[in-house]
Amino acid sequence: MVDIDLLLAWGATYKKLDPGEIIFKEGASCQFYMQLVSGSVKWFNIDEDGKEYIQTIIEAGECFGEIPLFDGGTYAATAIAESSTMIIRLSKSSFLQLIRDNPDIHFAFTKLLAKRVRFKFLLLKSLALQAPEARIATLLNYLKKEHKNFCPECNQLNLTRQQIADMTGLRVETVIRTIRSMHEKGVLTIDKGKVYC
Amino acid sequence: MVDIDLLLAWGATYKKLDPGEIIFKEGASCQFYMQLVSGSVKWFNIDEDGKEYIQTIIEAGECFGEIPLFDGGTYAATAIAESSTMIIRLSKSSFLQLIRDNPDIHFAFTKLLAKRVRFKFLLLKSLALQAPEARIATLLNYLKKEHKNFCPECNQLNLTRQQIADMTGLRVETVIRTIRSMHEKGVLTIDKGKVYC
DNA sequence: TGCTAATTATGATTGCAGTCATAATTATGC
DNA sequence: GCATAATTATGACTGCAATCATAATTAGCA
Repeated sequence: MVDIDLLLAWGATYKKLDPGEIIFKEGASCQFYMQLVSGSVKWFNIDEDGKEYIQTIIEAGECFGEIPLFDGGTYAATAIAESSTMIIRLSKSSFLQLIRDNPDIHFAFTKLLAKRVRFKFLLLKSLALQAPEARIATLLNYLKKEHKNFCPECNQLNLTRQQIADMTGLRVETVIRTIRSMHEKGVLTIDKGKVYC
Repeated sequence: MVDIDLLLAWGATYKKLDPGEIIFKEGASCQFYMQLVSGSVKWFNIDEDGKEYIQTIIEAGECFGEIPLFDGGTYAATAIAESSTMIIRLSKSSFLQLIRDNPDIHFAFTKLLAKRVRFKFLLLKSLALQAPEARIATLLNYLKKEHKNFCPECNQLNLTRQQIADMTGLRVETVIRTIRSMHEKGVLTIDKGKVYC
């Protein structure tokens, strides 16, 4: 999102995280702008009985946890390092000054938020109206189009069935069965369990 | 959202719409910034077999259809006048210049988008994880907190069971039965079919 | 006020994803 | 290469919301 040298010039610092380490929790107050340098981060909600809904899986170069920076609320979801990851973070006040001083960067964030809303519109429509196969197809088509969670060379999907389930509100078994049936129909390919499309 | 006199000074014009009139369609290109002056607007998606998902019902003073102004895409959902309504609209290019010239207004839109994303996070989590009663409760609590679709004096909900169904991905009958049972439990009140909470 | 349309209500039935249990395959670390 | 863990796979069964049908109530309007 933002050039790393610029962030460093404004006083941003690196932070290394081990797999499974919690970065922030839903409901906590927000102190930093955060951007992923390497690794991957799961941004999700969890309910009383442990069921997860994954809002998105962040890849290198993306920012996350930005909602409270702009609306002043608390974090809308929890973030956890999925693998060994490196993030860069800048204090909230410096970040807000940075975008005040740089209208183009401010506009880039407005655009980012607009794209997030658009994705949520798409997913909500899909969760509310569509049957399992169409829900999965909607998600995978979007991710593919955005080059997210897909190997750019081989078109391999970098998500487990469980993660797809947690992003579509379905159960693992349903996702497994549905993807199998999509493979049999020829809309995607399974090779050694991995999905290609 | 934006002061009407300011919009007029920038060349905005009023437009009157009859009930049922379509304002823009999902997938169409965006030419205007739009703000509701009076009446109400349903912002929704519709699928092949006519099933609707209502993203939100816009009330006087709110803007709508703003996503493509910022990310350059097409409309993410269709907007239709629910009653006799008046909107004010400003050409996209004038709007973008207006926010460039007024960083505070730009920031207000960034905040609006952040709040929209936050609401979508909440609803997606709810649709994916929760059973009908909790889904309805999540929606109603949010609307109440935001003073949306509620009568401010009498706490009457200004939505039909069908509209709640179309915002939660449930069927009317399920919403009717669930709200009845919530009334019997005492979490809300029904009087002559109207919901109070 | 009465008439029609819209909304709310309720019962009976069905289908499909969830649940639970267990096995097979693939990945990972030593 | 082998042992263990993680992920994918598959079958049997259940429950709950969707569906369909129809009735009752409330709202809107001449």
